[in-house]
Amino acid sequence: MNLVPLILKLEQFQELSAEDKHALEAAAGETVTYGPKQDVIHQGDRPDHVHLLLEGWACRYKIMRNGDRQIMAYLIPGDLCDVHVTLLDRMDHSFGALSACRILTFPRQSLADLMQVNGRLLRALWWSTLVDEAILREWLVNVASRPSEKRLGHLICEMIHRAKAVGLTDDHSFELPVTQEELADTMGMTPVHMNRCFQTLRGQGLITTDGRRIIIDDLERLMAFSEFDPMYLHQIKGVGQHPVDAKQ
Amino acid sequence: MNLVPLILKLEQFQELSAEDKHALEAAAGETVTYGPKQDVIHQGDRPDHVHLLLEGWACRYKIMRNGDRQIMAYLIPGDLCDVHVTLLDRMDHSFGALSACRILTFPRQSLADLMQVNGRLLRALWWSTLVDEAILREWLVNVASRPSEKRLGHLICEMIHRAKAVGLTDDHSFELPVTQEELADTMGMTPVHMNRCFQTLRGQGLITTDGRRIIIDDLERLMAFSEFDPMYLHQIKGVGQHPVDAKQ
DNA sequence: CGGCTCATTGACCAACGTCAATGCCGGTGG
DNA sequence: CCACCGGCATTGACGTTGGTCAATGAGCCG
Repeated sequence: MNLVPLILKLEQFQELSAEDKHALEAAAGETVTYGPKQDVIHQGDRPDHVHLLLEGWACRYKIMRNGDRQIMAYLIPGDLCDVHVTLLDRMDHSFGALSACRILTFPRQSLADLMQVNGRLLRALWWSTLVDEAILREWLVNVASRPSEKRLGHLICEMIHRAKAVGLTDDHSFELPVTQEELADTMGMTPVHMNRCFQTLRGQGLITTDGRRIIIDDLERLMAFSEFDPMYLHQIKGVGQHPVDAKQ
Repeated sequence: MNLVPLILKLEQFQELSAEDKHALEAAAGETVTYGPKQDVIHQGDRPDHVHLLLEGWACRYKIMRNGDRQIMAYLIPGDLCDVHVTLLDRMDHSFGALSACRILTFPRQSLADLMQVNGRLLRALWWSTLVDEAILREWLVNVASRPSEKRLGHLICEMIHRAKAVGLTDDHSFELPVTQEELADTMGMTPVHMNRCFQTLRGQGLITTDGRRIIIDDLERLMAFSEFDPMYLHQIKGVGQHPVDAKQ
């Protein structure tokens, strides 16, 4: 059981006591493994576990009437996938693994009980859902009002920032374990056009790709091109300031 | 001071004790009035009040680099506009009045203190932000993956449901105090095209308009046309089940 | 080697954006 | 009471972004 990424994340908001951390650990259940493209929970479910992503990438999505899929969030290690279910009646969307994932489950009731008695943790978890909401707002802006190439650029900027904050980047590159089709389903475009966007960013000398790895050739310029301002991520520490980097 | 709409809303989630209600009332500050199109808070602010909308409509929005405005949420009576600021460092977006508004302010610190000691209220407020987040997810789906006429239809369905829940509808119609240009800024399209969408919905016999009033000619059919499923609103009581209606 | 999944390309098409004009309506000053 | 004005809705002609369809590669694996 490895709560470190979650704790690091929550402590961006508020210092947790040793007691808090133990309580979290005590509330945790089993660790489960999911293969790529495997679903974890479905729209309409009332799951009795809350899921914490330990390793790999996952996403929230909805399936539309016509079979289209709309991806609404990417989840990376340290992200809680569905705190919702501690308070809402049932899932209004599904979520599943993008790459192979290790997921830690918390029995819903243990977490709910814990939050009844520990206001600090309750506030910390609320804070993390507020950050998720801020990201969602920016995704709406992105899809609603930026042309397709900037849309892709913006998402890449976001993900390298978030990935860096949990130590998942390697200098100027990171692994984005997502197909162009999935990216297209994320940003409301077709796979064909997604591909054209990649060509443009490559052509502008902004990124290079190597399999699923994205290499940022010029982050400054990519951020300017994509109108990216990391404020909405509410990260206390900027890119490159994370303890994981400091260790090196 | 009128906390009724907020309390009604929170009690959809959890019964509040008389004590809870008094505590909320005690935390409240002044009531302020804003004219149409007037801003309440700006991106980057760290306001020292949390705002509760009592009367009128407001919206969250961001201004883009090129001057475009993206609206990210509509707020109606009973909605808290910015609980965020009790936990996040600063506003990552602005919000302002659409129509004339009456707004009740809570000093940030009083509300924060209240939540430190009252877990039930804390959970109730968290719940309400989770519902906001669910709405935001659906807006993303709407903009990213529905053609423009369904987009408009879907928004109208959402707003009549939400308006009905706070007693703001009149049989099959409601006041939508928003220009076509503002609707366009909401759904990532141009005012011209927004107008064409209205024509289509009218032409299909789905809605009629009378100034800012929207008359739903056939809700069933409008919902089907727009692929609207109210589940994401997490309303406990469906349209028409609200106490305000029951009184009649 | 054959079969899979995913990236890439090109030709063509439709949804939606742009530009610019016109009309409607309520408000206001003379 | 009437002329004028400003904000908004509406229209039409035309341009562009991104969608569609269908084919070709490129890499991976049994």
